[in-house]
Amino acid sequence: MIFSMTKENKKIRVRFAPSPTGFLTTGGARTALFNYLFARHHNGKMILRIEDTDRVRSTPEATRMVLDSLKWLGLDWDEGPFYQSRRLDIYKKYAQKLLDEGKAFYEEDPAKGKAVVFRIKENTKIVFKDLIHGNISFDSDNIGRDGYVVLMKSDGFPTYNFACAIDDSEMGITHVIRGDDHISNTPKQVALYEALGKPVPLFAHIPLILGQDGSKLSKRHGHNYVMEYKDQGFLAESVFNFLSLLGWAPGDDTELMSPDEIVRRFTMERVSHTPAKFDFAKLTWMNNQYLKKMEPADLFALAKPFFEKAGYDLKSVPEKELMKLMELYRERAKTLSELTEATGFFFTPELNYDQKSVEKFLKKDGSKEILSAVRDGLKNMSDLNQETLEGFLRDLTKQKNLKFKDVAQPIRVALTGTCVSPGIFETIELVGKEKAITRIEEAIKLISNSK
RNA sequence: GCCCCCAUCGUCUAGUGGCCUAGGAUACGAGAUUCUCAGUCUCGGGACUGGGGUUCAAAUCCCCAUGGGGGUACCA
Repeated sequence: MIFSMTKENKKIRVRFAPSPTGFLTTGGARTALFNYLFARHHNGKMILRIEDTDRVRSTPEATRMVLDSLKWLGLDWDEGPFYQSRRLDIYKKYAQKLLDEGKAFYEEDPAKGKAVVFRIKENTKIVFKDLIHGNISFDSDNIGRDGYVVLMKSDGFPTYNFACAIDDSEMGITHVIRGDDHISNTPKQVALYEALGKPVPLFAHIPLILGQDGSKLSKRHGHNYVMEYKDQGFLAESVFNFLSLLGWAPGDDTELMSPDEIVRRFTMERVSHTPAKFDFAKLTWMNNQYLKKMEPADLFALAKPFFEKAGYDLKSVPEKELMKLMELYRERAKTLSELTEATGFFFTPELNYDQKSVEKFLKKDGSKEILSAVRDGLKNMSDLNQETLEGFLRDLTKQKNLKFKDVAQPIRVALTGTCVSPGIFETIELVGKEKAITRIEEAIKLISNSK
């Protein structure tokens, strides 16, 4: 069995090898995640290798962004990052070796220059072991271009397949975990290992993540980059959790798991064979699950940058009120952005009225009288607590022979500018006596002016 | 075209020959709670791509077809 073999002997070594040509994508992150989970579960090592052999498309900025994304997700590595662009000597050495042994030769292209190409043995089967798919075999006649593959490009840089095979071998990689789209590259690499007399690693080709429409996830699907999740106010933990469930399941019905628990339960044999579509709605749900379990102080720490970006004045607000605010909103918000948006009324001096709510609740007959009564009532209250507030508002409702809703909604709009907020008593308490009275007066003015 | 991979509710998945009149989650619909929203709770509709085998028995094994995806570069 595959696993009895890996358990007892040498330490497991895996690698994540992104090419720095842009942001880290969802698919890339998931590949990194599975490498990470596999390494940590087996107490192995994770190596980070930057495959920057495309001189035109690779950039240092992209490298930095990829590293930032990995760190944000909590995917740390043990060795590296190694850069292929700094390992040219190694590739050259092996290319020369193959040249010397007659397994490779130069090919001159009038337009491009001189490249080193490798000839694949004809008429053989190349079989490799894949932890997810079992044995996969290719007929050597179907590999490469007319039976050969380019090793060194005419610009002196190695091709992906060559650099990849050399590095995986040099770095002692035991398990190559990567996307399904690399299956057809694998026989080329295996042929290289064999020509070089190197041991062939085990492979695990994980199914791709597809967009909602079933095609390969790309820019046009939106929300495809890890940093976008961060910017939209998703928590690293929920993205970690959600991504791990794309193509893997623990076997029982558990879905909400901490990174530690996922590491503990992750095994390659439970990775699915089927490509998964990215379900944004479920990520959103999951994010709320994490949000509502957070301690107010922790939540605030994460929300702070969002608040600052929105221009909220945080210094003038007492700690205690901020915590109360977090407590009231954590289960209502699906993302930190939503949290920011929903709490704006609390920080902004000038209320931003939602016109529909104003029309529906403030400009309604009787609203003015209700608000006046509430204002007066608040003025007479020395201590603003929920019990007295409730008693007062319930009495008022009865007096005016109304439904509670008719009282609560105008107040809500007056205080928050919208018809959506936490419970009305809590909202009044949160806003505070002085500010509540001011805002109610402003609302009354607004009603009067419009008539 | 050729090569390779894959195939269970809209979506993520459980299921490794009998526990399946197929389970969970999400999304959706209905109801309950209620001052709005969110949440929570209850209920509901919703899937084994098709056809052949193998077997006493198939979502599960085999074959074919179909469908989807990936690859077919001096990109990675």
